[in-house]
Amino acid sequence: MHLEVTMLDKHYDAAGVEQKLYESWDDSGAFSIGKRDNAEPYTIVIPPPNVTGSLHMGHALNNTLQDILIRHERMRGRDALWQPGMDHAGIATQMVVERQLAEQGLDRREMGREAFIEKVWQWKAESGGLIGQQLRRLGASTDWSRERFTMDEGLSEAVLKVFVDLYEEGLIYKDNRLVNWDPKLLTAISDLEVEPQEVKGHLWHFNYPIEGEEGRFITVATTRPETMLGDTAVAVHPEDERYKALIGKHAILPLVGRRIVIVADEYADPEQGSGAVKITPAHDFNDFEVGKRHDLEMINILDREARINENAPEAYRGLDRFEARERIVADMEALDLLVEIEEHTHMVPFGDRGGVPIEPWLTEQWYADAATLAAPAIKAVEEGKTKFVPENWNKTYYEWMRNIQPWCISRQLWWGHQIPAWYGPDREIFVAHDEDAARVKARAHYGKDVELERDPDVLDTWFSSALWPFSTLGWPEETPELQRYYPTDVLVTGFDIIFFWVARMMMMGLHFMKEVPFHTVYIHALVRDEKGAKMSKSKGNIIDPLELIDEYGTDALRFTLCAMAAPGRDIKLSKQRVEGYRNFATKLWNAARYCEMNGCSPDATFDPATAKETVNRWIVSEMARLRVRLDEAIASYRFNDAAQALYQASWNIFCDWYLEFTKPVLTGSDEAAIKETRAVTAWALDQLLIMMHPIMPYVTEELWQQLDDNRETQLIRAGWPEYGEAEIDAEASAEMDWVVRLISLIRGVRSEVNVPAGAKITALVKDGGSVANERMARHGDLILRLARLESITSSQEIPKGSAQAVIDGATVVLPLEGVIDIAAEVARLKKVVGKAEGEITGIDRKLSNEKFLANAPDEVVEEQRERRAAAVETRDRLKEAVARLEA
RNA sequence: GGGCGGUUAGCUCAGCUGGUAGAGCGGCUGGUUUACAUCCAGUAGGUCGGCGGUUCGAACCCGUCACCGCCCA
Repeated sequence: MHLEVTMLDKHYDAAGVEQKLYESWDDSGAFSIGKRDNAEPYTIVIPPPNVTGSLHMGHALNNTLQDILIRHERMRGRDALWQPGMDHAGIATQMVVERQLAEQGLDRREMGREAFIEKVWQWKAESGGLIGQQLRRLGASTDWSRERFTMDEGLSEAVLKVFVDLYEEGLIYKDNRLVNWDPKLLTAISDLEVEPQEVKGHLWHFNYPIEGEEGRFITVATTRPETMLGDTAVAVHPEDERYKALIGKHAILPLVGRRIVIVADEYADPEQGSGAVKITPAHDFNDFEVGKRHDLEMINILDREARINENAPEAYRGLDRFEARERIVADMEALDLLVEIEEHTHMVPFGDRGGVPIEPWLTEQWYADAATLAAPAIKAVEEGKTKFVPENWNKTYYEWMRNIQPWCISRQLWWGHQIPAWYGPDREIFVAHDEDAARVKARAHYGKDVELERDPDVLDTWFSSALWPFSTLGWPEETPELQRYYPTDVLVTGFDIIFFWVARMMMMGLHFMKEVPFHTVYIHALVRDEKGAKMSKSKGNIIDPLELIDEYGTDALRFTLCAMAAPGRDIKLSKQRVEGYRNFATKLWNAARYCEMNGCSPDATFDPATAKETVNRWIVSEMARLRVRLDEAIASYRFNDAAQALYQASWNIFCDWYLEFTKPVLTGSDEAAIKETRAVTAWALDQLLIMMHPIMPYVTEELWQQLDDNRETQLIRAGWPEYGEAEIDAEASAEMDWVVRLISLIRGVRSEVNVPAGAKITALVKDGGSVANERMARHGDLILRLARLESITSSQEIPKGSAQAVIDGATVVLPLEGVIDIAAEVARLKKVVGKAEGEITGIDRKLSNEKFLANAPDEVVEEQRERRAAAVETRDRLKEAVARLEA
């Protein structure tokens, strides 16, 4: 039997460890809630991805940030719940399944509603929820045991209760008005699901004959000739002199022959076209309003597929809206009523799912009284009960909420929550939890049992996701989880769904829970491609996060997203950046490998406060500084600052300086110092792993476990450090800072005077005083090593022809007679003198300004004085150095 | 038309309450320093979009103009 010593490999193998680690976390229950009874809860609900979805860069960013927050709070000892789940995504899912059926030659209408819905469930079981697996690859530490789906039993129960309650409160009602109708998907959609797109079209100018006045016309312009079949008026501006005489007269609608009135309405813009505008109240939102003002007839001329219907002259019936357009233009031209065709670019509303132009269409739909629900939601933000980060997003929120329109919540689809409304024979509505309850109500109404028919429509998908923060916790049951985890702490999302989702969660949360659903809404940026274009399938510029994960590892992607998540700006993602952070993971890996090779093993009992060596007290201080900076950054959602703090502390401090500083110690002979340094090195590395873990969970966990087989816990469960200002040793910091500057100074001079990198030279320090001399003595060996010196000694004598530099009033001398070019060295030094003098001049300008002395805070003035003194000292030393060379 | 954001090094971006303009990448020079070439050392490069104002002091605050982007109508 022998001890097997396994050393770390040379490179970190992300692909080889990620899955294993994820499973070990999940299997061991690290993501689960309720492990710490006394702990304060911390809750985030995931923005539920569509069940049809696959992970795109926006998800990657969104979920990385949530995971960072959750892991951070979990390590800080909170009972962290990250509630996962998916959205049934009504239209999107129905489309996917319908497309699949079409490939098999099947049609949902033929198979019937029940069979179709069964198919959808079957599809979900087989191929839905791919994104759940992808979130796992991202490292998302959600509590999967609590996964919910907006269509599952509990959430459907919540939807039923909300609908029934709101109906009974009069906040849900049926109404007959214009809706955005998608003639492809054959359903109403909400205002938010309409995407206006710029289209190059035409503006057709038509003459409408004036009734009883042969040869007199009024000219109207339209982008949609086909709608003229439904015209019931022409509007002109009341102040428009051209038309004043025509107001109240009638025009004869060509092709139809209808007598239509000419009305005065401010909607007509005298500057636009002819100033007269045709009014089609049943097919245009503005015209609808005009129609209501003037009590105009509303003639619906389109069927649900946007074909001309029986309300139009027979010649056009059955024509598609675009065919009808051509026919009408041709017919008007034949009648010599087409005046002009203008090229015209205008906005056309498209359905965001169906992709075809939507039609304003008159139908009966279910509406929620959004204005009433919005009032408390507006107030909650005004009162600061919910805060947007960055703050300016509350303007966007207010703007929309204060102008909110009734929310059309019914959809003519099959996949979704069917509306719990039943109709009696006379269309009397009975809204109830289920058919039995509806029957009871109907019996009470009619005095007998009648045939009831259920409303076939389903609810807008966002209706159920509006309940997400409490429905996922068990509502309407009064569960312990609901008690404990609601309200949630923070919602992390993109600005594109503030209206769709955030606003509606606020409304529903306040209405049903009487408390805001979250205290903070963190709005992150949009991820764009490296040229700044929005990623889209049609542009083909999608960067697949999974491909980046395959190539560089999950941690590299996560760190990149975190580092680029500065508030308020979009992220232009480039592979190069991810590669850079992959290198960072490798760097960390190799630092650990070095520690392992040098016997720096973690020792849980080691107390860093016992460190005596200056260099060790310094790195302890640096870790304390990092902890403070990092926690501040995360607490204020400055993820980029968090990433930067970690990157600098790990690479530019721990690796570049601390590990280099301690090499002479570890290879030296001072056993006590070696022992302490090993312990501190291992401790500092552990701190970095702990603090890095929320952002880079995999490489840190892997190292944590490999560095010590006997850890009591996985890193994911490790405690977060608490040290801070008290652990910062200012003296040690000043001393090591001086050493860093000295070494950098010597390296710079060597390079500038072309001393070969490998050449060992000597250095002298003049006028260093006791401080510099002591520091030199204490750190001589590492200065020699890092500055590549033969020796460094204190000396008042300076050999001729030496290179010189100044640090804190001491002159550093590199005797290089014959090696350096005296003239060049003089020039170099004079340049540095010039810089110092420039600084002095600048400071003098301030210090000689009485107003500055009078107004600036004392510490600012004092700081300027100190800086001046330092600059003067440096300049004087440098001048002496120049004089010596020129002597 | 209304609203929001942006313009800082060659590129991508930091810069939180006004008080010495920073990073990464790229460039250039040099490195077989026993963790790492996915590395190390050094170095160049900026009138912080223009103009005006407030202030002792402005990349930062105010006004205005220009250009770019997004949202709403």
